[in-house]
Amino acid sequence: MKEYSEKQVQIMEAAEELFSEKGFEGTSVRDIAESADVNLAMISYYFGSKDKLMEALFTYRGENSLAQLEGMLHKKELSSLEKFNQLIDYYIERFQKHYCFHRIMTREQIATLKGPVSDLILALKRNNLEIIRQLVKEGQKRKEFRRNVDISLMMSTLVGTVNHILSTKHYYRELNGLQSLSEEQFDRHIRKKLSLHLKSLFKATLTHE
Amino acid sequence: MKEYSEKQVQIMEAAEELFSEKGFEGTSVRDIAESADVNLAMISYYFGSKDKLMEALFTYRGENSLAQLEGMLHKKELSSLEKFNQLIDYYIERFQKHYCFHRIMTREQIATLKGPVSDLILALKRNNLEIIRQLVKEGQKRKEFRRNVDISLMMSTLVGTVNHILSTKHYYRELNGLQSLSEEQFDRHIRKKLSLHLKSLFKATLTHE
DNA sequence: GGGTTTTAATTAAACGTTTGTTTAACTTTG
DNA sequence: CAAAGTTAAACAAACGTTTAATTAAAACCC
Repeated sequence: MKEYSEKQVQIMEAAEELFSEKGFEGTSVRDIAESADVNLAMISYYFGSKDKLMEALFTYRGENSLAQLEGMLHKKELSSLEKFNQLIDYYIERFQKHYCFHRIMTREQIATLKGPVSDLILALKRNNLEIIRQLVKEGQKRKEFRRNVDISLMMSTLVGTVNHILSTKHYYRELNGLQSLSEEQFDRHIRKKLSLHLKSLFKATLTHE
Repeated sequence: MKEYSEKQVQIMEAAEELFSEKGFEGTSVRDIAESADVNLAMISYYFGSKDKLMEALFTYRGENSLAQLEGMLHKKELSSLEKFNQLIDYYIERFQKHYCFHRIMTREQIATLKGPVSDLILALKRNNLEIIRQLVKEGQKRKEFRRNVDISLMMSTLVGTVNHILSTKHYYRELNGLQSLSEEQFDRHIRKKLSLHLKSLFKATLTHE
């Protein structure tokens, strides 16, 4: 677990917000320096380069997400469907909590595999896939879930729906006439709606009819 | 319907490929000129600016997608579920056919609403939503579909899954050990898998159990 | 613990490239 | 010969990064 100084975090979080809105290439190091209220040269001083700053951001945010998830899924008293429902809420909440970072990840995934950031994303995906795989297998062993389930596609629907709707939520808002809601109200609204939607969606496809 | 000369199309399609891989900001007009095999100044000459080239690309690709779709959905002899299945295949095939452009759209949606490109995307989304809305309503009137269906979320799952899996297909390929397949084989494979997956997903949620 | 030295942090300025766009001269086309 | 197309060169601005000088903090020694 790498440690970052207060100032480093300050820079990373300023960069995070700018990257999420204008993209990595669309953000200049001068933008970041100004937004983080540090001297331009500090970014090279602390991180070496703009690319390495991006990498640092990914290791900074990429940590500690797994332990939490795995702990959640090992509570024996829950049914597999209940666990899956928890997984859904976990994804939604995590995206909303680290909204900027997940927008960056969503955008960055589109370029083809290459560079350290892609490697980190791939590793995260592998872990997520394995966790879902185990959960589905458990549900199948308990006869809660049906047998013919494509886990990779299932995960794509979960992640794809959450990513799409949350990273482009301004469109959803516009299309559904929800401009009058405050940002917090809207986030609560969409979290609730999305949660229910995905739970009923996966209940219908995972369990026996 | 705006017309573009051969040379203009040549430039737009070169730009399309580069934008899709490296992003709009990550691509220089010199990259585009070289890739399109034209002189640098021709881009300003024909389009005015890099931004306007992007806009032109969106109007160029944004056209004529709707007529086709609407014609498809007005064939009375098909059941609503069959129409929905056609809609699914239509989305998948259209994404694959204009792979580069849809990757650009997927990436560009992440920045918040602003500028002419956002307006075009919003208009496209509005149209798509309306078409699905009518289709679902028809299915409900025919008692094929259940009544409590959130169309906006439904569309998010359809579009979100297709966008996610196709715009990041290199990850899917890696995660599922399909590197040995050729690009064409892999595209066929994923089209088939994705089609079946979405059809069973939506059948389970749209129709009565 | 006060004085000294070494290390770390911070700064403004400058570096050489690359950026998007324009110019002005030239060639092709109708 | 006028209009459209094409070119290499030039433009200023912005880019990521480095430099060298200065200040702040930490470590050291007697």
